[in-house]
Amino acid sequence: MQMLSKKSKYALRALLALARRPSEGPVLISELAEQEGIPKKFLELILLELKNNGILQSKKGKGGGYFLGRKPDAISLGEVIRVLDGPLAPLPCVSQTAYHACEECGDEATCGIRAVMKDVRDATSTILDRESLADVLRRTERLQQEKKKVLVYAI
Amino acid sequence: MQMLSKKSKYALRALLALARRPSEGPVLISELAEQEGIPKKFLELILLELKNNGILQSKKGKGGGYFLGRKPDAISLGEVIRVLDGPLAPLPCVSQTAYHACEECGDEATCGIRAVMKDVRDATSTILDRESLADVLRRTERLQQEKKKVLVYAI
DNA sequence: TCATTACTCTACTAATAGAATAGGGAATAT
DNA sequence: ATATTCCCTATTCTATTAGTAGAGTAATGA
Repeated sequence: MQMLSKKSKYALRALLALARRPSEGPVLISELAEQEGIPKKFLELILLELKNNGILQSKKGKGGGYFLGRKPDAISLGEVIRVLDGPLAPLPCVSQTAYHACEECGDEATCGIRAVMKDVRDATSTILDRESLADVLRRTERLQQEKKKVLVYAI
Repeated sequence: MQMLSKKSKYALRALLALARRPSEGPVLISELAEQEGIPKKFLELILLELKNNGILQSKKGKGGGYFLGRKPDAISLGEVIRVLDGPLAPLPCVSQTAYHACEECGDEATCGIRAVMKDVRDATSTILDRESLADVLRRTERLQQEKKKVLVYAI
């Protein structure tokens, strides 16, 4: 089951690239596409969708481009993934953002499968809604430092 | 992202139906299919795959059918879902059962996205590998009792 | 103003995966 | 022997994913 789509992965990479920049000035789609190895036209769709959902802002014309609509610590992975891939829940009947009853389910209130899947949903969204772009950058830094340490010890 | 396929859902329903029976005698595909509202031919494929992975056993000819290969408390939801839907991990690079490196990822060891997705994978598999068919049946019972209680209070 | 830059939007296509359906083959009990 | 029941491969249909194409709109700077 479950798989993060390329769309979401591309989106996260592009957003992290933006969050990593100190400048905050608009960045070209083509620049992001090249830097992150994402098909430009595909990235265009992705950034547009992120913009239409308030995660990004844009500026047209020369000197234009995309930039984050909020601070990196106010954009969670869960929000990004929901925009591009839909709900996090493994079953529609346990989704908070896109609830839909199961057709064949006799009684939702007593369905054991549903109860377990609800646990899965809660665990997943707890993690993804808590982790922001800023958190991910911090994680990356920490991992890089740990790696450096290991190298030093290895000398 | 992520969605339990109908295949897995059908499989779980069929397995739970088998686990619920006290008899333990072989049960016909057609009986399970009708009882659970699953297309018979589709269920055939599913049960076969479960059998080929040691979750079910079967007997051919008259009086034949399918039955659990192990006790209900020794069959976890995670195992069933992995057989039918593949790995639980949201990215191949964090899968324990079907690891595969990301192509575009520069350095896996320092990838922040990967680190978060690993947390998601761990949380998901912790739940699904812990919950057995027997657990799900117990959950269902508990939920039914709670519901009954609520009804009594409501009188 | 006007050319250029760069995002905006709709539509289209190819490839893959999901959800079945079809139909004969092989084993078993009577 | 034969009816029963699982076994297995192939095929079909549909939806989704991933990516492409191209015209359109808005902003900018000279």
